[in-house]
Amino acid sequence: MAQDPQDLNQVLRARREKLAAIRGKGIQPFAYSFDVTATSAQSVASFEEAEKAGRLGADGQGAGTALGGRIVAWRDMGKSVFAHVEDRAGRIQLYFKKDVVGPEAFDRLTLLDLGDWIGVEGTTFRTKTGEVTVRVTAWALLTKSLRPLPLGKVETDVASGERVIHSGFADQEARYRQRYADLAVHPDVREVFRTRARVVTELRRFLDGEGFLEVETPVLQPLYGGASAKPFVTKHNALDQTMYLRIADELYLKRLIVGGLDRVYEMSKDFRNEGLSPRHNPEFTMLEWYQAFTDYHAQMDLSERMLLHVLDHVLGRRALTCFGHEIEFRPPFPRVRFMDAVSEGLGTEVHALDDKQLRAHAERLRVPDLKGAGRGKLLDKLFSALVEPRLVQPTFVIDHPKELSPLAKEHRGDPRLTERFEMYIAGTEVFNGFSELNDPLDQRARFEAQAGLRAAGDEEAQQIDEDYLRALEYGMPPTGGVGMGVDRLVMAITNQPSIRDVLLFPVLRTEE
RNA sequence: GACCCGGUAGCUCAGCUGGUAGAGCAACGGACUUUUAAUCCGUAGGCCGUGGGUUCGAGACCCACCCGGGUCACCA
Repeated sequence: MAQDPQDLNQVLRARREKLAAIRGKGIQPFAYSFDVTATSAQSVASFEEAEKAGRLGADGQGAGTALGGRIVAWRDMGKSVFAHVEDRAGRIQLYFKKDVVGPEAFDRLTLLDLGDWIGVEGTTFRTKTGEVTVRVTAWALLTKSLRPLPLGKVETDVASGERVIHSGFADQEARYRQRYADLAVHPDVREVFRTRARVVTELRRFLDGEGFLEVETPVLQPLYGGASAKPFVTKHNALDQTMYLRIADELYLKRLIVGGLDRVYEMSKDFRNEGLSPRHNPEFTMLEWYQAFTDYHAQMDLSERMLLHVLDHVLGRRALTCFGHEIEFRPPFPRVRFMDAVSEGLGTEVHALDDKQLRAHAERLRVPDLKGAGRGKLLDKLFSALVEPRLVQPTFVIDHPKELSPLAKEHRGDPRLTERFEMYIAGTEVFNGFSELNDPLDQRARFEAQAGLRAAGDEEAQQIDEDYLRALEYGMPPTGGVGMGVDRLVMAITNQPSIRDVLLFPVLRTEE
């Protein structure tokens, strides 16, 4: 970053010159605090209240207010200035009049720029164009901005009343890298993250209300497991030991069920060393919960209730537009069996096909990357190609093949299947749960089958976790468990097509 | 990892079959005491992603690389 004034472009240089001029007048350009009495929205609301009650002052003045905000628009009229400042509650117009603030304070306005933080005191009134505005009696610079924000001009369309942004900050790379600037100039981006916070709060509130205990399990693990994925590898120096960043919470949470903490959940980051995409960030937020004495049927009901709880409390409605689809959440969501769905997509009964025939179908459908795929992977790929895109309305897919689900309990009615479900919204898997496998001998056999796949070159196959098997030998009660991709749920609720748009700081390659 | 598209002023973008780098906004100077993308007059602002090549001449054409976006693949 260039610090020599000679190297700065004229825009940056002009701001530093103003900074020097401000200091030259004995003004501290980076203030320590400001006593705010109201937000922009509160100031407007209390004016409108007084107006409605006929309590306005002689010349139409509302109550006094003191607020702080960032200057986002500036219209200099000579001996009066109109500006807008933005705070956490919105934006409000300021009116500086030379007669009112006094000549000295008025002339000092020339030292301000878009992006500066200021504090103002004044009284509210309504301009002849109808906008509630602060007539400023005194103002103070709170923070001088030395770098111009990429603010767009905002116009309110007279016909529709909608705000139109005329030029702005459109470079996606710059927006992700400089999220602070993106947030500063895009109120709608701030709103996405407010919504995200409300979703997270409601998820916790729901589970807490159901008697779950929130716990924290290791992120740094000597052995990773609980999902099929490649891990990040690191090293603990003092122990001289390889550690992995967790790819799932599952195996630790189920150890807690063994220990008698029989309703637990954890919401936290998982890490998977895989490619980036609009749906994948190497670190992402997962919510997992486990509830003793329940099976996957109970967990589908719970998942459904949880989703509706979040929608009711965050959006206040059970319908939304997501990626161009109108989605309605009307319980109970349809449940379709995995094998039935694939059979229907394929037009033939899948159970009747051997691996070779399955592969032939997959090749015919040009399903990519088939080499080394066993029966489970073939079925999974066929499902992804044939069924997944069609699952627009919330739908449970249930009873997955055993090969795909090494931690799920065998289906009580069909040994080829497991008691598992995935809930899809807008073609995306959001929930994944099952009746947890609690037979330590069966679990060992499944781990061994995974080890076989691993030896055959499947880098994502799971490893044998002896400590987890020891825990199961002590006895885990029948348990239903679910994992949910929090980022994806937020994507659906906020209608953001890329996971990067719901992560404040998505992973990017290092700058320069 | 593969393919497609892109990188030009602080921001958003234009730049024709190769011929001395442009606009709007922002900035700077000036006018204007109820404006709404305020307006008007004037000024300044560029390693055209990086490195090579072709050419009398490259922002443009060729090669390599860097960075990003999108699509696919893997997963959630």
